[in-house]
Amino acid sequence: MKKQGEDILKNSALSVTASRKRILEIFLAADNALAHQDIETRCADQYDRVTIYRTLQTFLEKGIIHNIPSTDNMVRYALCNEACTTTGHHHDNHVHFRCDQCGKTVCLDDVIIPSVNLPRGFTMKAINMVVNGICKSCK
Amino acid sequence: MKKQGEDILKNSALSVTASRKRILEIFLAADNALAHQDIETRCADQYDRVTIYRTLQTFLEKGIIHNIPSTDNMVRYALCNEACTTTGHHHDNHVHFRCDQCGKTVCLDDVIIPSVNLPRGFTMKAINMVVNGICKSCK
DNA sequence: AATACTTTTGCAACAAAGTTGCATTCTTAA
DNA sequence: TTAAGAATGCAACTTTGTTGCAAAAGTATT
Repeated sequence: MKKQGEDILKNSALSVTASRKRILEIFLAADNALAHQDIETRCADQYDRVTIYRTLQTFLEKGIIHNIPSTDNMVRYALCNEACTTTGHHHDNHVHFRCDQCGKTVCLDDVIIPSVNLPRGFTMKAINMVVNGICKSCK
Repeated sequence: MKKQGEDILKNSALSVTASRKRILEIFLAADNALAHQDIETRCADQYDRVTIYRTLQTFLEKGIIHNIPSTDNMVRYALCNEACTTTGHHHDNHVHFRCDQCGKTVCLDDVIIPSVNLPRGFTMKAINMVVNGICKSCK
């Protein structure tokens, strides 16, 4: 169990460092998507702000995490699931949910984004869907 | 034609000021969604940065514009269509498209966001869909 | 058209967020 | 164990966003 973070790093051909392991642990322990700030408050005493920026960037590029768009200038990140990381392809075809009450953003892994028909001439590469409302816990 | 901006302001019970008219003109002239920065580069010499922030905030609250989430920490804004502004309700039920080539974000007014079934316990208040890909002009 | 009242604006100062270069430290692979 | 390469921390900086307050502009009324 403790090695989970290390495995993820090795699978992505990344060197295993303390900060990377720590940030992965934070994600593994979280039940919701995290903004840069959330991570900083959890480990700013241990690691530099710049390191966190760079680590998140690296994880994104390697497909370890994916980012969730927002209208509040707080991009959030969440771990990709197995299928996503192992194949190298992103399977961000699930819906994200932001609770207006508790503010948490979660992946609804079982809710697949429905397909849409774009106007002639448009080509789709990726799609993102974020639903706002009240979550199960706050109801 | 020149009065279009003024009409929008009066319909929303806002006082008609030079900066508001100018920012509306910028939106009316744009064929894509604009970030704060885009507006600033177009009129920072005339109006203060703070004024632009506050004006966008006001327009949002009055439903004159709506915002479009992003993963690049650049929230973009676009004019709401008639139905949206006149009723007071937001009808942000259309899909947004971001072109990976030219970087422009546009409203696909005719593409309605399909409905999704949320897990038990979740209540939907709003929904947002952003598609990335290649737009008509860049194809 | 002038007045009084309210709203908006610009300025200044600040806080927070994000970036870059470089020297040091840590990882990895031989 | 060591050499080469990668990651980190630090410092300095740029950009972005916020707040309070005085000045200016807009609105409504007479």
